[in-house]
Amino acid sequence: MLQSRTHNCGELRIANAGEKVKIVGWMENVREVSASLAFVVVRDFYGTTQVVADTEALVKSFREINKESTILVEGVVRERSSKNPQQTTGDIEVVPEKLEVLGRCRYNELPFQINHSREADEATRLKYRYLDLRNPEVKNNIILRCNVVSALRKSMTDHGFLEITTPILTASSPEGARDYLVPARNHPGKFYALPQAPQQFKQILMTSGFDRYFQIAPCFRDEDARADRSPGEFYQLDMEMAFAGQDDVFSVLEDVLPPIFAQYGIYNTASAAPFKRIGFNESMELYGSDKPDLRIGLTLRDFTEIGASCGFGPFEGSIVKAVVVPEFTQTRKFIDQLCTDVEVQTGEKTFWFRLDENGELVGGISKFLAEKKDAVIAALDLKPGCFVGLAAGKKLTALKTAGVLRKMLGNSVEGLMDREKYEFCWIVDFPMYEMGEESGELEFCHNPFSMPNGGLEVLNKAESGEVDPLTITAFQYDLVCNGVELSSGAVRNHDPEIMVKAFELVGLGEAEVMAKFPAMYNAFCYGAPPHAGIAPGVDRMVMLLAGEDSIREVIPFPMNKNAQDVMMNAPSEVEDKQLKELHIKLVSE
RNA sequence: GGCCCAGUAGUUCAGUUGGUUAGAACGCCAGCCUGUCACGCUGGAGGUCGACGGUUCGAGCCCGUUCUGGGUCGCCA
Repeated sequence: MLQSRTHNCGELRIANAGEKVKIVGWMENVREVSASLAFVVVRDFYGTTQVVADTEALVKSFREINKESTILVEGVVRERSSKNPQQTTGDIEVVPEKLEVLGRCRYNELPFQINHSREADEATRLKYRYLDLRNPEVKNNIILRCNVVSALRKSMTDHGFLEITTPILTASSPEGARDYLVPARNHPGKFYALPQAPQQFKQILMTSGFDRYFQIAPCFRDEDARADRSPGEFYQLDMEMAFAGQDDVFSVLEDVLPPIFAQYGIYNTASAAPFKRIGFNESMELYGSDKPDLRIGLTLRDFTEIGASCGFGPFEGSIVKAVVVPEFTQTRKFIDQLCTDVEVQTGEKTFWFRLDENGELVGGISKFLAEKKDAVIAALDLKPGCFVGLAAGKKLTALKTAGVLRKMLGNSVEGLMDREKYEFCWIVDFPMYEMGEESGELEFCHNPFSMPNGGLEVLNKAESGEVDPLTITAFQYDLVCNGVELSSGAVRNHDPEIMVKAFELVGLGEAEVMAKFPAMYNAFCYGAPPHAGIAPGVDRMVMLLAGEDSIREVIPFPMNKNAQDVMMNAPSEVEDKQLKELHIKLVSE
């Protein structure tokens, strides 16, 4: 039977030469140099070690073992006669005295080559995730995730926060995302729901007197996936503070995150406290996004006045926003690709023209602007060599489209961004209400439980018509880093009176508050502390730190886009008996 | 649910204007090779071109439908 290894595959050095050792691991590769000389690479979690087979019999033994089998090699460490300085174990090799196969790999051909698994088809990678994870490049992201989570825990604990777990089986919440439901066996017709976030529990903890709470919390939302959004489940660094406001929350995260980003990220600088604060409206005007990448040195310009009257059809009656890139040298092909890419992402057309080196308006829609050349140059402050990208539509559409244009230009044109850093910012002063596009009535913009800026007074004024409710802002904030929305948070509305008033403005009242959030509302009626919190997404943070574009690269066992686990075959059908116990009858379509 | 892109050997891809027996690299198998480390050299096996239908003398290529995967919009308080 196997006795423990004496060393792992990453630790043997020249100083170990002469020692008798026992190593175990996966047989990664065999390089046969002759019938009586071969080099075998053994890999474990820690690294790789070279084993040398220098007799015909040994070469034959290794030959009979399929790659990726697990083996045990007992032997003597020897200095290599030709060293490899690129490997930490490159000075030595193990000369085997005993070889044992511990776990045979039955297949001589794998679904993909381990060290190239990242190039393989994603569906195949996910199906054989256990092989994919053998690839050090894949595995290292998971290790990074462990280290980051561990560092976050330590820092939060050091800041006086208690980690408290909250229920996974809980009640369905009527608003927000679609719930995952779990049928209750002992309560026919009733369901538990998996929490979309521990939101209500953490606020209730505040009313119970816990001063500083956090949790690496699993959250479940039955919504469609994106490259940066895992379907089904994800993790948040969920936190809440009692007797605290926006600045208190900001200063905790400004203290916790930058050192962790600088230590574990691919870039080793992160913005220092305090992070830049940008109002929601200002962010939309300047960057065309509520999650701006501040590393990109471009801001949007307004071009409505000239655009709307220049005779170019798509601009008539529209708001027009411009992105100006100085000293632009890209080709026409690049510009066409850019416009196509923006349209794919936004569904909106984009337009362009240039001011060439001779000071002439050329390309794109320039002929519509020729008559107003001087006004165009003045309005956009153009210099020869400038490229101007344009987006038009209703105000929000024009801003968002121009925002995508800005981001793509920043990412693809050399010299427009200082990429090698983490640039945080807070987006603050989100509107409390918005006009529903379908209903045409006033609705909550984000969650209804943020504290309105101005409290009861401003809500009363809105009710009496003194204040336009659309101008009321909430103590609601987002944390953004390099164009990625890491987190949403808020100062909560802990006052039942203000809460009811906030609901009354959208045509609801105490009955609805109590019906939708009974536990939290009742708890607030017994003396609640003012409190505030936030919940940065762990997966998103690790993605940024690892420099990955797909969230699946930082999740150990990710689901595919359609919320299926193709390795475990989930979701799957269940036995009739199980359904019967749960009082469920399947209806065929 | 809408839109965009992709699907050819185990893997990653190429495949010209529709025209003979569909190619390459890596991997796999066999042989050679005594210091490799992305070992090298020689040879070999391996294909329902996602599926179905259509156009055509002839389809990997053109058209239609459909399936699968990814991206995106909707959605994600």
